[in-house]
Amino acid sequence: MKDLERVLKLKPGSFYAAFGSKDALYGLAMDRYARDGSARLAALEAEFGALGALKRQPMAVVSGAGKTRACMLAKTYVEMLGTNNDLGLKAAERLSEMETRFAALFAAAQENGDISKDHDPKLLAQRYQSDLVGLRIMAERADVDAIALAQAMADDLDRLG
Amino acid sequence: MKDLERVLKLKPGSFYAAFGSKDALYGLAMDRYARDGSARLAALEAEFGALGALKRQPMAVVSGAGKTRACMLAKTYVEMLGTNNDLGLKAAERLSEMETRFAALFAAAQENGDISKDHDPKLLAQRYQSDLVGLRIMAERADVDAIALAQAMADDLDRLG
DNA sequence: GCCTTTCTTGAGTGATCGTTCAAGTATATA
DNA sequence: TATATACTTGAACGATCACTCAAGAAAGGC
Repeated sequence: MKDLERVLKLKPGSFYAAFGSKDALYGLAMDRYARDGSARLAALEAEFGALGALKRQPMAVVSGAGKTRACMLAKTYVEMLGTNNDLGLKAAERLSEMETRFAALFAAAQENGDISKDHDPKLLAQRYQSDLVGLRIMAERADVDAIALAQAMADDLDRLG
Repeated sequence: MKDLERVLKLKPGSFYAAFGSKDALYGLAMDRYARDGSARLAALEAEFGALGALKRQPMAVVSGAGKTRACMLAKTYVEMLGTNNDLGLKAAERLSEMETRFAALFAAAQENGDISKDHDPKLLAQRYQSDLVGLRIMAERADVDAIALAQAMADDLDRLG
């Protein structure tokens, strides 16, 4: 809160008038985070197609300008495990929504003939999201070659052909 | 702390006499957690060989009796990002040690002829750990088929042959 | 049985947390 | 300009946090 007040230049009273609570603002931040991720994915799909978007996303996430690599949704979800905080539920919902988006991309890639229809798009999506969550956590470690991991992840998608 | 006092049946004074601080005990718990994981891996290797251990570990972790699936080391590491807490450093160290163990298993599997020597064991290990961390987080979600994910992860290891 | 030493107890400490609200200042309306 | 309305301010609140320590109980030595 101290940091927020400094950065937003809002004294406590104004902050609570504007956002209601710390958790409420955190929820808004998660919403924006999910929306931005979704938009980036859509942009990648428009330019490179469904499979292209899926292949580029890991590298985009890892080599991005931002300082934090760990997924905000996954981090929040894990942090709220064992508590009754609604932010945990919200994080889980956003993760599910992202998973649905991934599944749609996999299905589109199958329609395009880029991925075999033998695979279940939903399972592919969960595996993809799982790998992405892992990648983004590992990428925070200095002794991990996140670029190589992202590359390997992208390469593996071609094996689904 | 309140929970710890109840479970350990230790009043604050005794707790601090025994452990020094909350973080010190947490550190001990991480040590034990890492040791247990290492022991389980060694047992799997003794029974099923290097590749067998790597293949069985994901399922063992996901379908285990314990209630918590998320990796304590990864969870702690992520939670301490942006702080100066030593527990974050300790978690990172333990993660690196586990990675080294994975790398040794991959190298052994290569010696056994189960995995092609084209691959770099260190990179394989980082990717494996990354997938495992992701899997264990996803496994906390009710709407994720963790068993299927673990199975897919094990199956993929055969593709390295 | 007495004294020393070790362990146990739990009320209490200071710090920090998210949050409130009465008072003050600016802005809009008439 | 006078008054009503909206926004800003920051001291202070109760709760909770990790933690301390003087006082009391138990154990051990002789």
